Amino acid sequence: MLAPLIGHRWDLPASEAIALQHQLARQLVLVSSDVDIDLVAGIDVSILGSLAHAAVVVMRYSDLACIEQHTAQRPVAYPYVPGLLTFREAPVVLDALARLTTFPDILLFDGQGFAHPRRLGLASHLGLLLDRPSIGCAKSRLCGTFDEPSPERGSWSPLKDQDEVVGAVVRTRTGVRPVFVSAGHRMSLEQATSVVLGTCRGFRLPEPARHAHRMSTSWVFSQ
DNA sequence: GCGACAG
DNA sequence: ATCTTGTCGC
Repeated sequence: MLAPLIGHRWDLPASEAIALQHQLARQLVLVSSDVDIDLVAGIDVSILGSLAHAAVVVMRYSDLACIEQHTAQRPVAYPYVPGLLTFREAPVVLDALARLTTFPDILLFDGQGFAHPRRLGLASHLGLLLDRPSIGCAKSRLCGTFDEPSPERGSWSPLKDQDEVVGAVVRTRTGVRPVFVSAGHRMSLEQATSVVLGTCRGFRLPEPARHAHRMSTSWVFSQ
């Protein structure tokens, strides 16, 4: 149901991976379509030893009811290198997404989208390969500078890198550390921020991402 | 040369 | 991400 239109290997040497990111980033579409949002999928990955575990949870945007959820496992074959996280997590994430029986309107990833040194974080890279609207919602900064947003829920400040706004630092809960939102693909920063705030229910992370995270880690605990 | 650095 | 208990604060 949800598989990449175009594929490429994930075991590229760093120099080739970086060149590919530069090339793919040119194809990003950073505007949203007018289609109503019905289903939002949250995706997260946990790693135990040498085994990666991905979880995807599809929720209805209107009431955040859980529509379906899936998991996938596979050995990790790529090291963690800041800026190349996609090459470590994409294989297992694609396995989990391939199991979906519904077609989510938006993919919400735990990580950066456009707010990346080469403008192609996990959310942008996979949104592009899958040709689906996507959002990056990270718990910490990878690149860019920002002013601390006000402490109230809903406040935000621009995340700038090299004189360009690459994302938004968003306070999803009053008095709690902000999250780093950025457009993935076929998405504007404004709608990305709107969807993140619109799917938060009293916690720092949006519900789809929070549930996917709970699923992937609860598995690790049971091993 | 010295820090910074999604998960 | 993961290793890991209690503890400070609202």
